[in-house]
Amino acid sequence: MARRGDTIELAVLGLLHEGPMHGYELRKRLNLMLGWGRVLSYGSLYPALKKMLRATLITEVADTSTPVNRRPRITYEVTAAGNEHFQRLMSEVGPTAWEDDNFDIRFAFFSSTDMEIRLRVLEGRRSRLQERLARVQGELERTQAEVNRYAAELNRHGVESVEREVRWLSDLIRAERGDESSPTSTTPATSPATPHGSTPRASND
Amino acid sequence: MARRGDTIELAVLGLLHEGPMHGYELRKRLNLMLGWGRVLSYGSLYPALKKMLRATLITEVADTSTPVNRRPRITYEVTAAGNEHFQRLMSEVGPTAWEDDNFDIRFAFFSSTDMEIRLRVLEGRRSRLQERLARVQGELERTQAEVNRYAAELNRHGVESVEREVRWLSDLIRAERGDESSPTSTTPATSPATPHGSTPRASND
DNA sequence: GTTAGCATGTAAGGAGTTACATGATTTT
DNA sequence: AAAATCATGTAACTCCTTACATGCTAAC
Repeated sequence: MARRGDTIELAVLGLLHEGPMHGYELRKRLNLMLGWGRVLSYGSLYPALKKMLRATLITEVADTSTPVNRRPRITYEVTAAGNEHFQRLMSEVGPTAWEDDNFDIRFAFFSSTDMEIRLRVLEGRRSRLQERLARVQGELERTQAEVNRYAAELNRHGVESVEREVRWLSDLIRAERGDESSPTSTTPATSPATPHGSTPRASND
Repeated sequence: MARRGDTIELAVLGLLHEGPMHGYELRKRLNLMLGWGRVLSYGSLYPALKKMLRATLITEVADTSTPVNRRPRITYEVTAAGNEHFQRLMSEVGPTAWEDDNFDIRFAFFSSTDMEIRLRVLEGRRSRLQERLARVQGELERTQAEVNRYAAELNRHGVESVEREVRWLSDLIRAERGDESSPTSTTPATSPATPHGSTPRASND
């Protein structure tokens, strides 16, 4: 049930969870957040907002702080139904749930869910990556011999990158398990839950 | 002029450059080659082949080796015009040229172009990544302070990954420059042009 | 015998981009 | 004065995926 287009919805809901915002700002924050993938266009953001309004996941709120004479901005706020929907999307386990964009968005909003869901997402992503790793490496042994060196090098680099991400996820999972002190708080604690910083050098070389 | 959809075209042309193939096999090879991104569906491959036939970039060839009683397979071969188009796409410098998928495909078919183009592609990709790195890191200093730790961690990981790719590209560029012995040959030479294998530990930490 | 893989296609629909349309304000 | 940024939207179009349609063969 987690369709591809739910990613924008999740992102908007996640951002509004941190406070009301208008469209233009949502787009900026989102593009900064995704940064490495595609940039979101107005052509998809505004219609998405309209759709979410109709579904009463968000509401327009009176714009208190429009600087004098400015074009009146439309500020959005998340509703109770919206928050419910957000939590549902965060914990969804559908087939598209572990794709790059979808995972990144979820991860970025981890502060707005609880540990149970965080762990489920991290572990889901990890096992998905491991599956792919196994499948690709298996097929490499059968076909790669006849393939040119550049394709082989690309594969090698790809495998290495994914292995790195798996290690990263493992560290996060370990941290999440070892650290009970993170109830849904927005302000970060004194000691962050992320123990890495430099590579754990997981004797994989 | 390098539209998004040219990626399939480039990939098909590149594969057929290594010898004639039928649709089903093209899809398999491609999905193995991309592996980490989306998988290509028949719904986009076959129409693309039809389109390329009309544009005479490829031709159907008599299927010599259909195992007895098998459904007759339609085998495609690249034409002279197709090869020209392939080289043009490989050396293209348009705005979509440095995106993940597009770069991966180009890289995988490096054996089918000459060093000049290989260097252009590698350097183009690298400077694109460096631009993004600079932009993101600049914006981080301004905004990241107020952002939650998970978003921050995601960013840290993203930056680290991109930095790794930049180092990888730098190694490849160096290898490409230092090694003149790679004329368009399909069979790999005794000593491959890729000098890495383990990380160069580029004192960036 | 039934599932999985080989093999080629089409039609409908979803999701998002590009380009267009508009206009104020701030910076250079 | 021009260019960039703020700010919101719509319409057309592209590209791709999903699901359907068909049928044969090899493996379990």
